[in-house]
Amino acid sequence: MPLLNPKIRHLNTGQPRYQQVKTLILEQIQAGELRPNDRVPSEQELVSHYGISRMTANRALRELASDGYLVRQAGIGTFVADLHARSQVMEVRNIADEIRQRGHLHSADVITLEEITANRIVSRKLHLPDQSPVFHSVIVHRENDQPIQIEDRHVCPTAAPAYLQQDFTLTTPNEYLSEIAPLQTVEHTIRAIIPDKAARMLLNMTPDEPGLLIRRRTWSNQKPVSIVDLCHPGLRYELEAHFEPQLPVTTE
Amino acid sequence: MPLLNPKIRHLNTGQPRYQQVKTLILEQIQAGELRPNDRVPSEQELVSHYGISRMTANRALRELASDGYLVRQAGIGTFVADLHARSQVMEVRNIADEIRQRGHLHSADVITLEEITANRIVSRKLHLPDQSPVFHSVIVHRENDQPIQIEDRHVCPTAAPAYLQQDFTLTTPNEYLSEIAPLQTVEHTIRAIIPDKAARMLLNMTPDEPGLLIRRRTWSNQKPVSIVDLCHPGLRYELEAHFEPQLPVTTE
DNA sequence: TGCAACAGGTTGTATATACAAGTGCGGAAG
DNA sequence: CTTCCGCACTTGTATATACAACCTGTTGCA
Repeated sequence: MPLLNPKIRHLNTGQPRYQQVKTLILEQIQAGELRPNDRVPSEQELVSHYGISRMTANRALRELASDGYLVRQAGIGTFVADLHARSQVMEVRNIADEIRQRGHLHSADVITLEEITANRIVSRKLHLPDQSPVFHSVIVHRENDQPIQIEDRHVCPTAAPAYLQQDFTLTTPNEYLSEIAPLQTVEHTIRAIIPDKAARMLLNMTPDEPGLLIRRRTWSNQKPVSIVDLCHPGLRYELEAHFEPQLPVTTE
Repeated sequence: MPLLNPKIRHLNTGQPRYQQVKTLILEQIQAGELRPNDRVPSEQELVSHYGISRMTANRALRELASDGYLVRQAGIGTFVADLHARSQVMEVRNIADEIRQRGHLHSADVITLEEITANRIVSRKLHLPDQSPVFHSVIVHRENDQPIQIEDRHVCPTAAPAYLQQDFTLTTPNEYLSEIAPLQTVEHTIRAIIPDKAARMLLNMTPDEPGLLIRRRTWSNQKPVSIVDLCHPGLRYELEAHFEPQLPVTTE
């Protein structure tokens, strides 16, 4: 059983210890080494193995349980949760794939690709200190040369240090980021807006046409990776989400 | 400042103390006494006021932050988060519950409740022959008497034969339908629109304000049950989706 | 045999303590 | 006046300790 990795007995990266324990367990779940209903080490076992205190082990397991990865039962133990309970699927669609799937040609103009200092909103959303350097890109996506989306993205530099060196006319930021920072969690906020003049110009929109703004924030390894505003002509875009509702939930 | 309730100095219900602190703060947020960006008592203040240990106060605030209700910043303090930033599972939310959860009053006006013959679009979406009879309802939902959503729904009669006999000022169609036809699958389509004059009147919108149209189709027992258009004032509404992508994909 | 009591493991909570790190302020030094 | 240092306050983490509640298997008694 790969419950406790004998090779790792000392936690020594810069991260908090409870976080390292979380990551170790999460990696085993995502690698399939720990399967649903498998038992994970008890708090005491983690204490003995890694030389941490029980409260630290407790916090790691408790938070993983709160995130839905584990199920805990007093007097029994801690187990890998059924992943089905969290199987809601709403794909983060790659606009390039989407366009190609329609048999059309995708192209992209890189308007901006730079390092800037984050303003308050961005830094907070990315969990960075104010005024931190972040990477910023603005890209216009075209379908058969018709502009259909403005992508305004801020990226956490630690998550993608080589972001500024990419050629985003060939690979979308989405593709690049999902390669180097496997997607873990996504949050979408959607609102209707009236685009400003610059955005209208880029998208060939008329002044009376509403736009759809999708703000998407992605996480990898428990940390925010990027926040992106996707602006679409409102009458031409559709976002679809398919998911299965949770099955009867027994906990709380 | 309603930060600390002087009437409550002893935590003594059967619940864990950290949970009681969480509830006290959450109640103030939901009651509107604590508004976004308001400061929340520091850990030390909670310690002195309630006679708990700092770790207990820490846990309460930390979990509320992890749930998205609070934002914490080392060296500064703890603040009520922007409601927008709250991460939630994208569920088929019941607007009535949602409003009540904010501590506000929900009411609904039934504008239309009738049987009509389905047009081409509706009949196709519901997998019915053209010109089939379907039930049709238009309902305006109000939050504290302020209209915030128009619900325009078409329902397949076989799935809900008694639909026309319901009193939808008491129970929302969503509640009723989910009771008699357990939800199986949902499809969302979102677009920005400029509402027509009738919709603008119902929602108190200005002519230059964009609207958000959410078209939701639900299935039960492999068959479409209803299709509903939800129209919101675009600048005032946000839809949030939080989900985890599939882990190692084994199914289909 | 049947049942009660107990022991030992598990999670859940609560506390006191400690140190690190981030922030803002004021006062001292230049 | 400006700069820098230190202090006070904040959150973040880590530990040791304690007790409660829950579950299981065993032991011992009737």
